[in-house]
Amino acid sequence: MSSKRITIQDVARAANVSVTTVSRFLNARYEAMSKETKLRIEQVIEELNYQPNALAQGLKGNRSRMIAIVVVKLSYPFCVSLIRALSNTLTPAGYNVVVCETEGDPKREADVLKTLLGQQIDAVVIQTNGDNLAELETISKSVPVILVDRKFMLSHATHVLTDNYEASLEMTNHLYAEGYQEVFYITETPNAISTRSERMQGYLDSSLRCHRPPHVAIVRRGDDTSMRLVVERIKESVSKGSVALYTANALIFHEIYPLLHHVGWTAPKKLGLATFDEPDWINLISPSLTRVRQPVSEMGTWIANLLLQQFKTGYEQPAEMHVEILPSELIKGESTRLGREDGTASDTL
Amino acid sequence: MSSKRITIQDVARAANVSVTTVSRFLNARYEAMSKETKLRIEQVIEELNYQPNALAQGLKGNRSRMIAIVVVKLSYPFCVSLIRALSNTLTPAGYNVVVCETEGDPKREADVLKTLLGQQIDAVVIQTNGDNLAELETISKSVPVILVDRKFMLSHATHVLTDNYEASLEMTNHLYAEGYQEVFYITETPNAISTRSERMQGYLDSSLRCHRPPHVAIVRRGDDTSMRLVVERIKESVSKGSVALYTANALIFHEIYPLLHHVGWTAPKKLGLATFDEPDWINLISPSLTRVRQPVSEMGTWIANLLLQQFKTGYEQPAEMHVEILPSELIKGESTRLGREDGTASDTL
DNA sequence: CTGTTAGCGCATTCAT
DNA sequence: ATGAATGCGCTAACAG
Repeated sequence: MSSKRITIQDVARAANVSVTTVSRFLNARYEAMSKETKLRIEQVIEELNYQPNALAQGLKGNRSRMIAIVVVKLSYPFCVSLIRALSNTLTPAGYNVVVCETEGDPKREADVLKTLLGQQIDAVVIQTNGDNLAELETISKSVPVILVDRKFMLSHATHVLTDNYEASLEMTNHLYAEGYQEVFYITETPNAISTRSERMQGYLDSSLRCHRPPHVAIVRRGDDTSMRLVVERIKESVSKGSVALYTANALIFHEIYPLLHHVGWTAPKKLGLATFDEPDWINLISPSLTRVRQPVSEMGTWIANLLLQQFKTGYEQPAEMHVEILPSELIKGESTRLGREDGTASDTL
Repeated sequence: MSSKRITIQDVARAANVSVTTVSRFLNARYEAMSKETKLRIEQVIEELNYQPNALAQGLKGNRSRMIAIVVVKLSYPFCVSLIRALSNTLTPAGYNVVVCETEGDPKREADVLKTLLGQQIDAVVIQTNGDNLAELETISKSVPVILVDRKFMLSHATHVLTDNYEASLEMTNHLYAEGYQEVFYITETPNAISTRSERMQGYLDSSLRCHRPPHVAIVRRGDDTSMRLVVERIKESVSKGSVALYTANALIFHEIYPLLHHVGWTAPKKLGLATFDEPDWINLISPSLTRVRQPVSEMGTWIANLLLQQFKTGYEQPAEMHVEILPSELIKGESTRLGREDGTASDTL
């Protein structure tokens, strides 16, 4: 409750010029003023430690210099990396990053979007659940909407994705090529989310091509029992050797790994281990884990640059959907180095 | 470039009332209007899908409904948890959370604060490096400033911390009590940051009281060599048995653990393992890791509630510093269960 | 119960 | 090279 904010008025007064001139200065239109006035204003601003009121600027210009990034869960490494990348290029450019979490709840997502609209955000980057496409469509009429990670049929918007299908296919191929007779794919309940379905399809197609029967195991995260069931299920195969376990994402891997450890299976001797995603705890796993590294920060940077570009040239709702696919990378670790040795030994089962 | 935003004017026109009445409606001053007008406005707003312009509201009321949370690094679990907790109570309350990263760089922090001031943010929650206290002091004159995690002598501000000293003392006591003859404390270069110095002091004081010589090892994160040196250094002690290794935070633990694993030491047989912090990958470590769990989300929630409170009653710069300490919790895992067995065996060294 | 009006701080014609 | 005046969308006196 004090020290009234200094406004452009104060600066104008102190510099003995009109607010217009100060405004010009703020917008770097130096051609339109004498060297001296420029200098004077510069000084005054420094002295008074003046900072233009972004709200007023925004109200006037119908923009807010705020960009919303809506993610499913902040605790997911994917989301954190994305936010970091966005923040790291947008903040220096003078934009603020507003973070929103939806927990995958359509209602929360709807609420968030509604609020955001009122906030006059300049762009929305969203990892959507797909239940508010109409709303997103509306938003995309006035500001850029970038769908990230998950693909949906939202025309007039930009999608930034990775090649989940190809990466998963390649991963599965690798596992078979390494000599694993059976590959178990551990996933959450298949649904319409593109990441989930594409990764699974990649696995299925690879199995088909390699003439191996697919083994899909469904688990629920946070449900220990469902994880244990999987371990039970693969027990017999493991005792026969040459089995690989491939989890659909790092979160699942994170939950099931301790159980594998607990029953004494170690990779790659007992079974091959692989996962989609590359979390930050990756190097705690030994032997080094075979995984698909998603280009998360690349995605963030790409998006940030696109936005800055669009802000510069002026945004227009795209005539059609644009899909940008950044490639994932298969990183082959020791955890799947079967080396074709006859997998018979079985001392810990 | 299209669909001009609908304003309060449009609503007023459509509902056949004045903007004032609509404004009253928006601010839930229903007592001041007839049931019918209220209903009519309600309908119109629904139909038009009207959303008040937060910028204009903010400009008027000199607030922005934005709260800045400035952290050192988004990738730190501490920061993520804090943000989540803040976001989860502030977002439903209609506040947006703006996230800023400083990377511990004083200049970046200064920049961020400067920008934020212009954004008219309603509050700043900051994990500061301590190099911009004057600026923070200034900010705290107009909006709440909450220092979190790290303690500094900033009068007129609220600090939310955990009891680093006590927790570290208790941890070290525990290690000695378990029977470890020597406890190595692994830390980054000691500095003025309270968290770092207090944790170390806790360790030192416990050692003193227990009449054990302190062993402080300095490492640099990201510097593999410095980590290896530590492993070298404790080798001899380990061969004699009953040594515990206690890392000052989870990031250090994260880096040194693979090395320990590599040389074949396993806890608690070979050496006791303990760390400050409880990261999300904790359950990947086996045996279960002894650690200090910081009340991070509690801190976030506490702060969020304080802020909401202050917004309601109207903020006044506090007359004096307020320090709120939320207790950490020592979680005793298997990794330090020495059980007083004579630590002689040495088969893997 | 309802409407008129004057700013909030800034950018922007349109003058000079 | 510089200013005066207008309005962005909203809230809050101040009338009625």
